[in-house]
Amino acid sequence: MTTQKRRRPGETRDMLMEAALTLVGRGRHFASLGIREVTRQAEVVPTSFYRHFRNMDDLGLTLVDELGVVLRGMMREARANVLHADKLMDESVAIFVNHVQSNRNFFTFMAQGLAGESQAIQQGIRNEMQFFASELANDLRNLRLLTHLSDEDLDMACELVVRTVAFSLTDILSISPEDEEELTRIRRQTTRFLRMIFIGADHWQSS
Amino acid sequence: MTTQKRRRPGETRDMLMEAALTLVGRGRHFASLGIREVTRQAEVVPTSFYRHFRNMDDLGLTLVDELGVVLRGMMREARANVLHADKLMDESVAIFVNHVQSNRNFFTFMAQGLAGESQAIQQGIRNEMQFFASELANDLRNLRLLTHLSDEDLDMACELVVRTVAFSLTDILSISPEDEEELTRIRRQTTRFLRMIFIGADHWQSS
DNA sequence: TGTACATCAGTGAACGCGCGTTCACTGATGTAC
DNA sequence: TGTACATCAGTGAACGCGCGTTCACTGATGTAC
Repeated sequence: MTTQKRRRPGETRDMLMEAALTLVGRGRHFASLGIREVTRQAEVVPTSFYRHFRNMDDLGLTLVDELGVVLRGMMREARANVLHADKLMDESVAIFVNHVQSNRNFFTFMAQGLAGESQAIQQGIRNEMQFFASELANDLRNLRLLTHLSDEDLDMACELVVRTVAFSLTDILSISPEDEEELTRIRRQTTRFLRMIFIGADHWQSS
Repeated sequence: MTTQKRRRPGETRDMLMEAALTLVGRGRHFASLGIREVTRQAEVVPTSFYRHFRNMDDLGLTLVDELGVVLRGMMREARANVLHADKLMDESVAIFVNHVQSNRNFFTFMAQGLAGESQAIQQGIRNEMQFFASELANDLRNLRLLTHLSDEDLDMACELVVRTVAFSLTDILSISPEDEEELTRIRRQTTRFLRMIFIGADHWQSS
C-alpha cells in the first residue's frame, strides 16, 4: 500500500516518544496516556508500538534517559556564557528559562514524573537532578565561590538551588508560553530566591 | 436486597473521595483513575458516582478544598507548639513530617496535582500554598522575626520556605513510611535548607 | 399526630466504544559464502 | 559480484474486556397541611 514501508532506523521509535511528549504538552498527563493514543498521534499502527517498547512505562524510562542529554546541554551553555560571577545568577536563570521554553513538552513530562506513577521514572529524574546539583557544586569550586563551605554543606546548598529552580519550572509551565510579562516576573522571582540562598550560604558556618 | 439502602448523608460521597485517595496512596496516579475503579474501591455501584460528582475532575477539586482544612490544622498545631524561636525550625519541620505521615494519601494526591492534568486542581493547590506562605509571613511579623525585611521581601522568603518544604514532601513520599532512618535524614536536610534560607533572609537588604 | 407527596440517593441492566494485546503476514535490509 | 537466507520493522484483522454513561426503578427521608 504505502510506498515507503521502512523508515530510517529508529525513526518510528523517535516518533512515538515525540508523540507522547506532544500529548503531554497538550495538557494530558503521561500516566493517563494509552498505547493506541500515542500510536495514533505518531501516525503509526498500534502494533508497531511493541516493536520498540514493552509498555508505556518503558517509553517513559527512555524519555528520562533523554533528560540527561538536555540537562548536560544546558550546563554546557551556562558554562560557556556565564563569565562574570556578578551576573552569574541572572544569566543562568535566563538560560534555564530559555531551555524550558524550547523544550516545553519535555520539561512538562519531567515535572509530571517527579510525583508520577512509576517509581523507576521518579528515581530517574531524581538522579538527574542530583547529578546536576553535584556538577553545580564542582563549578562553584572551580570559580572559587563559597570556598568556606565544607563539601557536604556546598552540596546541600546546590541541592537547594536545584530544587528551587525545579519548582520555578512548574511556574513557567503553568503560564502561556507567550506571556512575556509573567515570564519576566518568574525570572525575577527565581533570581531573588537564588540570591537569598547564596547570601545564606555565604554566611553559613560549616562546623 | 441490602438491608441498609440509605446511609448517613454524605457518607457515600466521603467514601468515594476516600477510595480515590486510597488508590492514589497505593501508587496509582490520580489522572489515570477511572470512575468504575473508584466506585469499585468504595464498594458502591458505578452509577452512584453521578449522584455526587460530575466526573473525576470534580472529585479532584473537592479533594483540593479539603487541602485547606488539613493545612490550617497543621498551622494551628505549629502555632500552639512552637514557643521558642530557637527551636522554631526543628519543631515546625517535625510537625510537618508528622502530618504528612498521618495523611500520606492526601499529600500524595497534592504532590501529583501540582503538575497534574487539571488546570483547576493545579491552581487550587497553588492558591493553598500561597495562603500558607502569607500566614507564615504574618506569624513571623508577630514573632518580631526578620523585622528588617520589607513586606514584599518577607513574602518572598516565606514563599521560598513553603516551596522548599513542599519539595521535601516528595522526598518523604518516595520512601517507605516505616523507614525511620531515611525520615530522620529528610527531617535534618529540610531543617538545614530552612536554616540556610533564614540566614539569607537575615542578611538580606531590602532596598 | 397523621397523611400525601416530593425529593433524594442507591440500584441493576444495558449500550456502544476504545483499549491492550495476539497473530500471521509482508517486504525491505543485512549477512554469509 | 551474485545468490540464499535470516532478521527486522511495519501491517491489518481479530479477540475479549472494562470503560463511561443512560435509563427506568425503588424505597427511605423530608415537608406541607
